[in-house]
Amino acid sequence: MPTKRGQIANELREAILSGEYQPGSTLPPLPVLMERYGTARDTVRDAISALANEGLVTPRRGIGTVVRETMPVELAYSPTAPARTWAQQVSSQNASDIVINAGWDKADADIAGRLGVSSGTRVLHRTRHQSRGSGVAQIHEQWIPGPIAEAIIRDTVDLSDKDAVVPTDLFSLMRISRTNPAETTETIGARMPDPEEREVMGLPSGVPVLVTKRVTRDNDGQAVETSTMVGAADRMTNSFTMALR
Amino acid sequence: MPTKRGQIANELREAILSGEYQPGSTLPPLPVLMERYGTARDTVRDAISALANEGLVTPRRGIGTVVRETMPVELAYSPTAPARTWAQQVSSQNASDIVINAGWDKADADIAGRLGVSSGTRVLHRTRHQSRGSGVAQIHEQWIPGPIAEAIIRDTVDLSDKDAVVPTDLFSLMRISRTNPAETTETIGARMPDPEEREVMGLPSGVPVLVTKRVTRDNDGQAVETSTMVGAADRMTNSFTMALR
DNA sequence: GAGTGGTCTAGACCACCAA
DNA sequence: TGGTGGTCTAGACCACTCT
Repeated sequence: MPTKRGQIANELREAILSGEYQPGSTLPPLPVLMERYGTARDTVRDAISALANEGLVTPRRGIGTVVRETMPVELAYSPTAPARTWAQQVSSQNASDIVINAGWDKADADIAGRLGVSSGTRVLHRTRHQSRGSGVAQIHEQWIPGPIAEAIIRDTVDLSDKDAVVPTDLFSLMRISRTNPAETTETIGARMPDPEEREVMGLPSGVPVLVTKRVTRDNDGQAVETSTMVGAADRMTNSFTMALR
Repeated sequence: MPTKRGQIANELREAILSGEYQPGSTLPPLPVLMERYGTARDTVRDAISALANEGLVTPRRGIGTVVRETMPVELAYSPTAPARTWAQQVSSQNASDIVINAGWDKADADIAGRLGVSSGTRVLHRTRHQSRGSGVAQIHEQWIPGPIAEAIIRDTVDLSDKDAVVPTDLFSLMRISRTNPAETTETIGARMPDPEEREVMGLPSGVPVLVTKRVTRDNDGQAVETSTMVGAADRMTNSFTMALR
């Protein structure tokens, strides 16, 4: 015997998916649904809350329960051939890639493990907010081993200055300073955002984040860079193309 | 001014993340939390419900509110060099890859677009449940253009029979029947599961699914296969390694 | 001002689990 | 059997948006 909230949620979900309620339009107001199903207010709200957590609707005070737009599937990252920056990839739209923070840091256990150095080793830590359109779509944190970062700063740009103008992508800068990124491994997972991530990216409920952990190595297998990227799953996808055999 | 439920959620979240409540243990029972915060039962439940939707806890009737185990980060898919089957990849554990359904179908608009054929074209449609340990970790749906599938069936195994024993991976079978998969593109996103997916994979609330859409092409750029894979994000990650430059 | 959803209460009964 | 969380009610008041 299903619960009332479950039945209400099922009927509304089916109506949404069948197109009876169009994206951008609103569901009937709570009082109407209470009347229709003969239930208390909280029961209807629980049903709608479930739909919100599935990413189907967004309730808005004073407006109504808005049916969410279908996910705007966008290509976002595709590392074949030369590395491209965020702005280059989403070039057609008004995209931005802002350095929020840059400076020297001590590697914690996770980062040290990825870079193959000991915990507490000096690393350059950069945090960027990558946006397209209005909101932040991805938070990019990057760590570079101290010696490699110092060589880049000596030969090219001061990456430890968050306001420094970086004329091209990091891998190009590395090559100028005699570091040769040769291979990159990305591991992609997903989870629900924490409150801070929801705040920064303006995520509605029911939207997970894609978490990408990357390690880039040179020809000797030495790690030259590692990144953690947290992206809003309603605004981006990751795409990879590779040869078989 | 934060809400009561928000404050309660914040305090409990912090306590969990700081290790005050260990994974596998339970939070204080509702009556205790009601007393501690001086609130009604539903207010505490709303707070806990939020934590559940973040993937931090799983309330269990008769047991308590269990702190979830930290995500068992596992490598799951890494297409470099020869294609490997699910079972080969997760070989060390008790993994399985069961064909739930196989048969001829008409391509809908999405699939037709991916395969570069017209809507309604005859395609072979296979659905698999890929598991490791107890639960289903990934649902794999695959579509193969009619002529290619027929060639495979003629030369090797009857893929339209869901109980047929497939001795090796699909790409090897293709090569035997003069189809040459050369390049594959995977696009990865994430969303919350629908009720059916939650049912099949036994997903607790707060766990998103990784959605991978793949198109494999031959040397002429002709699509020879397309797949949609829906995987439980608390049980798997996708990993890619590729050369730079 | 009228209508929307958001929060909170106090109390009831149900379903599940362990001892 | 006693304790756990799950569902539901009826009513109250608040915060926001539109006209």
